[in-house]
Amino acid sequence: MARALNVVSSKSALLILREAFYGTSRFDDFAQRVGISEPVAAARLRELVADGLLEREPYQEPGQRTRMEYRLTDKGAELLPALVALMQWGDRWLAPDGPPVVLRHRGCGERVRAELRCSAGHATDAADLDLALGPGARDRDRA
Amino acid sequence: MARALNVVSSKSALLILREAFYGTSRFDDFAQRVGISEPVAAARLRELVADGLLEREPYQEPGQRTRMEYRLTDKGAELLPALVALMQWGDRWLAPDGPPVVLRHRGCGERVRAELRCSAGHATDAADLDLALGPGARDRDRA
DNA sequence: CAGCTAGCTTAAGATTGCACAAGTCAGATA
DNA sequence: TATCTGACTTGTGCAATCTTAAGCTAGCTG
Repeated sequence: MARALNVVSSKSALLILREAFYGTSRFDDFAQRVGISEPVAAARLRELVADGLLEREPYQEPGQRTRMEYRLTDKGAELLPALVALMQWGDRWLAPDGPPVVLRHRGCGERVRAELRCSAGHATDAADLDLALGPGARDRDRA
Repeated sequence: MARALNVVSSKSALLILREAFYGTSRFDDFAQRVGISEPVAAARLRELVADGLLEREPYQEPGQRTRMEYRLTDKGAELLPALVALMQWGDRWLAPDGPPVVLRHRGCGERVRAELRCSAGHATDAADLDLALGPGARDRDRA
């Protein structure tokens, strides 16, 4: 997780990813919707592309000059559960007026939530969790 | 979500919460295991207590002097899905040796994962999501 | 009562992140 | 040819975050 945080360390990186999920793909839109200055948007987008979370591709609409488009890669798209979990927590504890954005399952129309579940399908919370060291544990973790 | 990020904005705040989930409760342990200096540990712990994610309580073991204990509140504990989702992503994309820590469901012993699911129980991914504005949306969101 | 330990605080300096203002450059439009 | 726009870069300066080093206090131990 420490490594994950090195990639998405700064607040603006996560906000940019959120916008990417919302469908934003152009430079100026990122800067404006996230509410950050252009230099910061440029720097974050460059980092996210370098880390493989976004792809930068030129595209062209008919009669328009070539533009740049930022699209989520698979690696970026798999952060969605983490972002949804964060939003959900923010909605629960920090949004007195209710959630600003609601996610629904296309087709069935029900609300979508992030949740913990074991492979057997049991919903799980903090009290039901056991921790064990995995194969990637370093020696200092074994204390 | 922006508000959520204001609370857990800094990397060290999330790392401290992770340690709290792992069971750490004492000042020096936080500083050492998170790998941050004491002044930063003090500052972050103070902020997390002020934001209501941790509780600071004196406790006493027999024959010992009074110590301070930091425990997760409900508000803090509900960040668990977000942290698990982040860990999972880090394990998947950034941990060549496999996950350093594995979560299992107490009792059934199966691996625990964070996932998106709609109220009807359907597993969901980015392609199946619809976004809608909720009651807390501000005017600028309605563009 | 001297020393040790847990849990801090203070001080000084480096690094990072950000905003604001301005400039650059390429290609479509007039 | 002159202008406009999208997508940036450069320069400046402030504020937050971090590290290192040192000190401080309450209460247990020798």
